[in-house]
Amino acid sequence: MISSIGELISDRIGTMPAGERRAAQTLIANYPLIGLKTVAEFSAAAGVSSPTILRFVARLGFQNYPEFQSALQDELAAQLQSPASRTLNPSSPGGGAVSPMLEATLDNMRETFRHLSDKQLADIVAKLADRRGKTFLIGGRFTDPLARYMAAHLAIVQPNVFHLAGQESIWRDRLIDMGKRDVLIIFDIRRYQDSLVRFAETAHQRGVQIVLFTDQWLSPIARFARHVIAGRTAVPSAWDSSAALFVVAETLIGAVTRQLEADGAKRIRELESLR
Amino acid sequence: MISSIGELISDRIGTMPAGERRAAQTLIANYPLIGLKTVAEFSAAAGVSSPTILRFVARLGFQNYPEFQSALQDELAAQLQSPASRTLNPSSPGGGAVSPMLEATLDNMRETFRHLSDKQLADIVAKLADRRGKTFLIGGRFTDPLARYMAAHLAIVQPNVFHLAGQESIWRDRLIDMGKRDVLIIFDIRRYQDSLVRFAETAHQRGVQIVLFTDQWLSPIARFARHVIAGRTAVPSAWDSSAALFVVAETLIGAVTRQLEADGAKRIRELESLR
DNA sequence: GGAGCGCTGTATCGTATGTTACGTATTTTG
DNA sequence: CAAAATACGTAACATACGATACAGCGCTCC
Repeated sequence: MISSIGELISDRIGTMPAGERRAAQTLIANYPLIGLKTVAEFSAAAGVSSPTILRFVARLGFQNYPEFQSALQDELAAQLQSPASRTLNPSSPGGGAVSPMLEATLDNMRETFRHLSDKQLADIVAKLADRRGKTFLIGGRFTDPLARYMAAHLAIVQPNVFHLAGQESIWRDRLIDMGKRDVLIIFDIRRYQDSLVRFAETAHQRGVQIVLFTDQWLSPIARFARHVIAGRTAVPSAWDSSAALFVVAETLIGAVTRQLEADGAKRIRELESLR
Repeated sequence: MISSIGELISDRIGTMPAGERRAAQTLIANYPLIGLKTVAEFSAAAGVSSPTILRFVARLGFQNYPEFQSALQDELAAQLQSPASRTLNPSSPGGGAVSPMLEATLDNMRETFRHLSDKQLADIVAKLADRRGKTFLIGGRFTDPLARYMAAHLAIVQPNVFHLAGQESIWRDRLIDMGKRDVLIIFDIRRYQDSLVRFAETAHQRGVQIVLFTDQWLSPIARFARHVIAGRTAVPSAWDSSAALFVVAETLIGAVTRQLEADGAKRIRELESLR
């Protein structure tokens, strides 16, 4: 079976006329970036004319050049999302049904943090730690436990931390307490819940600063969010994984705690003495 | 010094207006492929208009959109040639406050799974999937969200899954429902809670099979447990990490679901048709 | 509460891009 | 060696893409 375009090319390169073969060779040599450029650039690099490039992609089975480029991009996307380890270690030690799940999860975490800058996290931490306002947390069907987990920790190191539980009508009533100085942390991954989106929109209209934990496809709530944390969720399972978001949450919890300690918060000292 | 575009974005994302920030977030979330598509596609993905995208790239210092795309392609080319240097955040490796936390968490997971045999997991899966009995889940102060998370998933693929919430007195009343055929999943890490230990002991006396998620120092509940999963929890933070246990929980959820599918469970088919 | 500023989207424009038609060159085959 | 078929490039075309002008709106700051 032919899976990649590169494979497809080397499979058919023998049957191609000279000009198209030059195109194929240039593409393989600079795979796949030349194919993402314009036809003119591609043709110049290969030393052939534009129509030759188009005939080349047509021979590969694509209807037109944009379709060919989309295929290359999809391939790249798959490659970038599952880092090299997967292709380099096809069968990692242990090999049971466990390992692929673990490997994918570890990849997800690395990838999630790779897309997360220190500065972004620092901004969120500053907002959570520095502020006099209140912090509200809420999650979706499967992610609400993450909101609970984070709330359980944050509520210890600072006052005015509230987890919004129960039915939608109950949250809405809490909106009355929320204002510009407050922060709303929302967890929402596919399939995104309408109720959460509506809630986020209303909170946003009230000036609440929203921190969104979502997946890489971004919940519609991203429209209203001041900060967006996009975690990878794909694993070889019937379910999506929230593990990467969980680790980000733990990282934030730790950073906020450290920040408050650094600020010499009286509360922390009081906590120590209570133990 | 700013070397990558991703870094450039996270550096300036704070100074951007809302619309352009949405553009920045979608680009970072799907870095960098969205940026290689057309302005129209990019704008649609970000939920803003085309000019906003163009203003966004202009703010990053590019003269026009093609120049921006070329820069992304150059960056991609460098990444593809040396897979080792795949660093979107050059600041994180070693440097920032983020990385040690992530590294420790990844180590914890590898270590946790290293001490976890496939057979042990398979036994637990078999017990959870094969049985006609009920499944109860409960957790401690910080781990109860993990119990909730697991319950939320298991309750979908099989009936008779109950999360025990609220106060101790409420759990005790549920003991009347538990018998030999039932399973009790308990999450308990330091500092172990007396109330959970007492509850586990009573349940054990009633013949309930206990699956314990705990840390490497083992909760006293391990005495009564049929299966013990010991996860690593140490991280450079004021708090312990439950991330490793979380991943084990997700692994179990996935395995149970797969097992039930393999068993041709009618419930799974019914679920599919309900969607 | 009003005036000014800045941000965003709609609509329009110019242009670069992919596409196609056609003529020439090159190879292949009887 | 001749004739036909295939391959290739030049040039004209149409589409769709990026760019821009402008108006509406919300926001902030007097």
